[in-house]
Amino acid sequence: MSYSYDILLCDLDAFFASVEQRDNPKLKGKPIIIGGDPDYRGVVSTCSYEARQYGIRAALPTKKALQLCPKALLLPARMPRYKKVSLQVMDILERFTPDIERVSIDEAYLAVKRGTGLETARRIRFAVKKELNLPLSIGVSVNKLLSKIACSLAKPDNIKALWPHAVEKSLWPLSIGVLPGVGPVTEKKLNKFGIKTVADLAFFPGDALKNIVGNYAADLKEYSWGYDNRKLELKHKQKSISEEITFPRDIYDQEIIMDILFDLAAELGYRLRSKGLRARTIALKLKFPDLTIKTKTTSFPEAIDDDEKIYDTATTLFNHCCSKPPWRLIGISTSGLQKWEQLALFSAESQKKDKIKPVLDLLRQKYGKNAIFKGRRLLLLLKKDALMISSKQNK
DNA sequence: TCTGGGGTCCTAGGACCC
DNA sequence: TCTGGGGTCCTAGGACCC
Repeated sequence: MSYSYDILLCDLDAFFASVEQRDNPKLKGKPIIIGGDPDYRGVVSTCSYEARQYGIRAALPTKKALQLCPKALLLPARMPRYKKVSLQVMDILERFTPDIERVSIDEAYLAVKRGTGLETARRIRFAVKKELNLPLSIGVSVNKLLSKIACSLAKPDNIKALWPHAVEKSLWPLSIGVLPGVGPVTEKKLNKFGIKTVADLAFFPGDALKNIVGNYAADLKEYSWGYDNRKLELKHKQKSISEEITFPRDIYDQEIIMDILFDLAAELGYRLRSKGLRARTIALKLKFPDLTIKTKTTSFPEAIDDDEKIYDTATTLFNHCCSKPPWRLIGISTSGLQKWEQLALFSAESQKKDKIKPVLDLLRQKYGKNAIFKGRRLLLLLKKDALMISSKQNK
């Protein structure tokens, strides 16, 4: 097998926590948690390495995390800040290659010329440290699978290569959970057949494997031998946009649900419009106290982007669900996204509506979503204001 | 006194079309 | 009087990822 590129996985260590510690040196060396309010069902987004020594991990309920380490400092996530820093990091990465797949806010794959991976990794890490003072781990190999695993072995704040010749020594002893697509459910399923390590998987009969994990068997088999032909996805096309909220306490009142739906719809409409997108499909999501989830979906021939239509659709779906209180979470998802194009004639009615939207969107941009995200009544008030503003502007 | 939010992809059945 | 097979879209649910 010959390879044209070296593949790097760059992953910022404990990203949110590292940004906080960098921005406020008093936090350096201390256990800090970025997460939601422990009294309101919050969970840990990220925590510093100091906090990890107490067994704290991402996705752990904040309440539990604070029990594990009562002196840990809990900070709320400052997403706009992290997004900005993330862009600064990506700018640095782009100096080394245009072939970048941005996986998430703190992770990216890079393809560089075969043989230059390790040296490039050193230079990237040096630049990120010098210019942004942030810890970064980089895995270097010939494909996504191996560079990802190399990166996890490099952490924290280091570089590691994992070349194909080392698969037997370095990959095979690891738990199958390191392989992409093997989460808790699949891991447990495979464990039942005695498959615990990657080596177990490598020597398990293929047809029997297919009976356990279906069509995923072939990929898994490849991964277990260190092969991975997944390409880097250089340009990402968003498939869905969603908003959901877990209530601090379960909700019994359908009126409140309706108000929340109104806000979620407004936020989604805003996000769609600000990206120049419209959605053909709307889904309603409900979660109940036992954590079971129910979704109800509908599609339109015409893509939509306005708050009212999203809200009406969501309420209709809700009513067709025949679900009973209490509810733990409610959310709306939009998919079937299309770039917005003004092709058809607009009715007088929709033209009138479209005068309001941009003004509302400007208000939201200026004052943030809290200006609007406070429930239906406030929104309606704002809407009246917006109408007045817009009529003044027209004069 | 546990268990977020924002995503992606896959499966499977039914409708519909050729 | 019989009833294939492929393709696509829609919907519901589930696993997984960061």
